[in-house]
Formats: sequence, C-alpha cells, structure tokens
Amino acid sequence: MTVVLKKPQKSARKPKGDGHLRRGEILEAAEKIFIAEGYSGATIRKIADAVGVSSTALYMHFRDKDQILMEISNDAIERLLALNIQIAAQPVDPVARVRLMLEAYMTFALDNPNTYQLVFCSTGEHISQDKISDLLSLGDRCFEKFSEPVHQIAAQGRLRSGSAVEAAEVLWAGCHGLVSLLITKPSRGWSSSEGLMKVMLDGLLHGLVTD
Amino acid sequence: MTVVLKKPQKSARKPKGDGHLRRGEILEAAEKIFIAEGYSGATIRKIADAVGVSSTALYMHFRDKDQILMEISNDAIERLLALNIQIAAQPVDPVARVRLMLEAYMTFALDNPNTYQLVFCSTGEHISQDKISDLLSLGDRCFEKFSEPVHQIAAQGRLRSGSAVEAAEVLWAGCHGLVSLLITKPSRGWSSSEGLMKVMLDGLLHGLVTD
DNA sequence: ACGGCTGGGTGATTCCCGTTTAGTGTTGGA
DNA sequence: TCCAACACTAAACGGGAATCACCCAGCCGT
Repeated sequence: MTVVLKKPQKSARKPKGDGHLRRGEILEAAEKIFIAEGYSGATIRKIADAVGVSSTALYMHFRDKDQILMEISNDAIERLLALNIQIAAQPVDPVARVRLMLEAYMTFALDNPNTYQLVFCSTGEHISQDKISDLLSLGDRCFEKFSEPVHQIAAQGRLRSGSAVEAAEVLWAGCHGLVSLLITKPSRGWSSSEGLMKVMLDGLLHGLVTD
Repeated sequence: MTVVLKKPQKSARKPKGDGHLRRGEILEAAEKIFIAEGYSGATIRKIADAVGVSSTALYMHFRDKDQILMEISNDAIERLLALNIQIAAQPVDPVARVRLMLEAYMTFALDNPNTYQLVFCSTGEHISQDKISDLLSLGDRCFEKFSEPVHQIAAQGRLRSGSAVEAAEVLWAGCHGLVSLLITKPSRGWSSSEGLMKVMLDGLLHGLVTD
C-alpha cells in the first residue's frame, strides 16, 4: 500500500483552467498602468481591478508587487541587452560602437522612463535577493557588453586617463546622469535633449579617448 | 468699543509655552532619522515618537511630511550654495573654479546621500508648488552660480562644442550621474569613487574645454 | 475671582497601501 | 459519488499620511 501523501507532484493535473492565462493578463495590465503612472501609481488593487479580479488573486501568480514590476522591467532590459548585442556585432570602430550603445541606452531611458527609474534610480532596498540577482545580472550583462568595446579602445592604448573599467563606468554614469535628470526634472528648462546627448557624448568621448 | 475680532495680530500673545521650541526639536529629530533611514524610513510617527509627542502635533508646525524634509534639505542645499559662492570668489582660472565646484558638489552628494536623493533624484510629483518653488529656486541658484565660470569659459572661446548652457548642463549631469549611481547602487563593484570622480572631471573638462 | 479665548496637544478616525488568512465554488479523476 | 486540488474571493491586519473633534492649561479683560 504505497500511501502517497503530500507528494507535490507537479502537473499531475493539467493547468486546464485559464489560470495560466491570468499571469499574462496581469503582466499586461500592470505594464500599462506602470508605464502610465509609475511605480507608486501601479497599485496592486488597481492592477487587479484592471484584470477584473480580486487583489488577492495576484498573489496566486506573483510573490509580491515587486516581482510583477521586476518581471516587466526584466523584459525591457532584455530588449536593451539585445540592442547592445546587435551593436556589438557591427564591424566598426570600437569608439563608434561605444557611441551607438550609449545613444541606444539614452534613447531607451527616455522611451521607458518609469522602467528606467525603477531599475537604475532606485536603491533597491525593498527588493528581495533573488529578484536583485536576476535584474542586477541582467543590468551587469548590459554593462559588460558595453565594456567590451571600451576595453578594445584601452587595448589600442587610446585611453587618455584612467583604466578601461573606470572609463566604462564614467561613460555610463555620464549618460545616466543626463537621462535621469531629464526624466526626473522634466519641468526644468533644459536645452534640447538631442543637443545635450550629443554634447555629452562628444565631450566624454573626446575627453577620454584619443583618436 | 473697538471690538477686536479675528484680527490675526502677530504675537499679541507671547509664545510662552515651549511651542516655539517644538518646531526646532521636530526638525532636529527628523533630520537624524532622515539621515539615518532615508525618506521612507522617516515616518511621521517615528519622528513624533522621537520628539515625545503625538503624530498629530507635527501638523501644528508643518503642513505635511514633505515640508519637514524639504526644510531640512533646504538647509543642506544652502550650505552647498554657500560653498559655490565661496568658490566663485576665488581668483583662479574659470576652469579651475568649475572643477572645484563640481568636486564640492559630488563630495556634498556623497556626504548627504539621503538629502541628495530627495532633492536631485526624485520626481517631486507629490511636492506642492510653494515647496517646489523654494527648493527649485535654491537648486537653480546653485546651478546659476556654477554656470558663471562656464559662461566665462565660453566667452573666452574655449568651448569645444555646444553652447555655454549646454556645457554647464552636461557637466552637471555627468557629475550627477556618477554620484547618483554611487549612492543608489553602493553594492555594485565600483572602482574607487575618488578615481571615478577624477576621470569624470578630467574627461568632461578636457572634452568640452580647450586649454 | 472668573468666564472666555486661544494656542498647543491628543485619541480616534479616515483612507489607502501591501500582504495574509480563512474560506468558497468548481472540476476532474478515483 | 466523493474528494482533493485549483482558482479565486471577502475580510482582515498592520502600517503609512492626514484629518477630525475634542481637551486642557494659561492669559485676558472685567
């Protein structure tokens, strides 16, 4: 009599009910609200209402609110990473690749301001470990892809000052600073963002790299 | 019979009760907690407990939570402005003044990370208008003071690309990006912050200014 | 001496947030 | 037919900011 007790056999029963659709529906609704209203505007209850389900139901499919928004952000960052990989493959001067990547990065930020803020402007103190590892590794992979051409430039001896890592970090930080200010202080009277991006790229690249 | 009705005569009655001390006590307690635990950690209840008073009492002296933290931040930004004014008076090359101001700016940010985040990294959507005007004008006055030497550089025809305003904004944004990343992502394996600050300044100044 | 006014303070309450607990109706396999 | 798992819900919890209706001590002119 092999008594089967408490065995958590996975998918002994097919997930037939449309429960497996819910997850996608939730993500879809959450993304809309998050894009429109930001992190604090994307409330559990609001998302649940949009899906037409009780707020408790979200916890069937996600551990907590952060997991929902992190999953959305993950998708977005993956698109950015794909962009970087594509640019990395282009057979042009490493400086040109660096510039293309940074342009793509800034455009991505301005196109996805709420995602950008969540990923790159928050301290992530309230984000649990596995979520951090997921997202940080993804962000780090972006940074690594970006670092490659910078290291190539360094290997050519064209770095004016600092190590390759420092140069990569400074290039990233400079562009991050520009887009984060444009995003968080939109009402300030900025010069045109295109102009600022160009001056930032020209300035940093000319300042850090010899030609 | 000069009937005195509803006349809000100021200090008709001496503020005898230690009520006029409360405001200072609240700010002091709030600043400690805010510095230690950040914006979300500095709750009304926690501040009130620290002062030894009910949470409602804070609303006797401040309109809302933001006003308390804004007042604290205002003080801090005023110190930064004073620093800028002091540097502006130094009879050295404008490029040297720019560098000194940006160094002071970044040092200030790293020394006051929570204040810095509140003022320079938040969208300020939940901040009412008068508070914004106060703080924005203060921040803008900092930026204006910083812009002066940049305009001098431009007047000397030493700007490699972009207008003076663009150059000032890019210099600011670059330094902001560096310190904001160092503050919000402290666990990432950064190069030394001093090295990064130097590379950022060298890079931007060399890239934007001819000598 | 005394009643009224008022500044400072409070406890309870409101509303919203994320999250948890306990329970409900349906369904498919034994 | 029974029952266990599933997908879900209503209600509640604890904690946030902010507000409400009060209270009380002290100063005022009388």
